[in-house]
Amino acid sequence: MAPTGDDDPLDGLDARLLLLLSDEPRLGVLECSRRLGVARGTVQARMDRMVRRGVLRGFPPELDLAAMGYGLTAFAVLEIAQGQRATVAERLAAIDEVCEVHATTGQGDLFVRMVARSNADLQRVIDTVVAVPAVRRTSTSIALSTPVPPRVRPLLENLANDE
Amino acid sequence: MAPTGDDDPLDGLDARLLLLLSDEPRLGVLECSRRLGVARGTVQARMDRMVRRGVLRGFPPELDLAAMGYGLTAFAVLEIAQGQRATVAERLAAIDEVCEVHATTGQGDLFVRMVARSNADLQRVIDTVVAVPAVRRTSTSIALSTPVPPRVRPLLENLANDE
DNA sequence: CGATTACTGTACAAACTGCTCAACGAGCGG
DNA sequence: CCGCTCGTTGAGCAGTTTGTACAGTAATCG
Repeated sequence: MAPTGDDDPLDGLDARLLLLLSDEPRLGVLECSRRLGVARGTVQARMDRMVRRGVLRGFPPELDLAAMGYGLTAFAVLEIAQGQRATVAERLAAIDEVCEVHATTGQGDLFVRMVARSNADLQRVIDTVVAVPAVRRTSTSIALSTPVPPRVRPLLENLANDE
Repeated sequence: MAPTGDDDPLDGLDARLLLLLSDEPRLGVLECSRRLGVARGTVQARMDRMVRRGVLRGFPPELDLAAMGYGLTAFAVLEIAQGQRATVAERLAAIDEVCEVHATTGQGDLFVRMVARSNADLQRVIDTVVAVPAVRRTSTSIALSTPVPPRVRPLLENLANDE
């Protein structure tokens, strides 16, 4: 068979494998090979390659924060004093309830996602966040629902079909 | 031993197990039991229970979108015409590059995360998003960096230590 | 054409999994 | 105070999977 071009990080088989693993993550290599109709060694080789290329980072446990008691999610846009972004980011990273921080273009310099157990708890978390030095202005909003939960599936399906 | 209270969804052992699995997701049940110093059956029971309670959803593959060619991430805040939020959310869900949508409080009604392969591609994606009917006003910003990548670890560590 | 690369099929030892069983200890209710 | 129930332990067993290796085939590239 033709050597899979290294220019293309993922081919159709890779995508189908990832889709399969997305749906049933506990599947072993052998079972995957059976379902995909390829040899076991091939599946192993593909997975190794994807790990090597950094596409496949691993199989972390997926937790439901709500079921863990952290039922509230909030977003905050922070405006930071000039040149203090890195420092602020570091401070934010030290707050347990801060689950994600992005530096963005536009007026808001930092975008923060955080969780909390209750309204009172959320208040506390927000206070902690805005109390970080060099934070100029903040705008917070609470997530009411999540029509589209984090997903990658459509992208994979594209790859699986196109190639 | 005392029956583990069902009021507390996670106890210290659960948290330590989840931490272990976060660090080395490929670990089998047997290896986990060895590292935690408990019997294999216990680990199995804990995992079953967490799955039953919905805390542990599974072990999906973690993909690096950047390594897959989708190097750009952007956020959009959409203002929606009255009563059209559900409809818009549905439309957004149909766009492959839309990886996450939240309904939020505040002026922005919907919060969207999307990815793209290049600036041109991003332009196309954004155009697609804002072209959705009933979308009044949009404000988009690009993620420049991610000081704190999505994480749950600190929360787990709290549980592991406190209990 | 020869070299390289990828996939297949096979094989074997080592390890793991799912499952069961008996036993122990700690709370709980009567 | 007793008996029950539940979580945990340690053991065992059959079946399956994993890691690894090797040989054969096929397709691309120079």
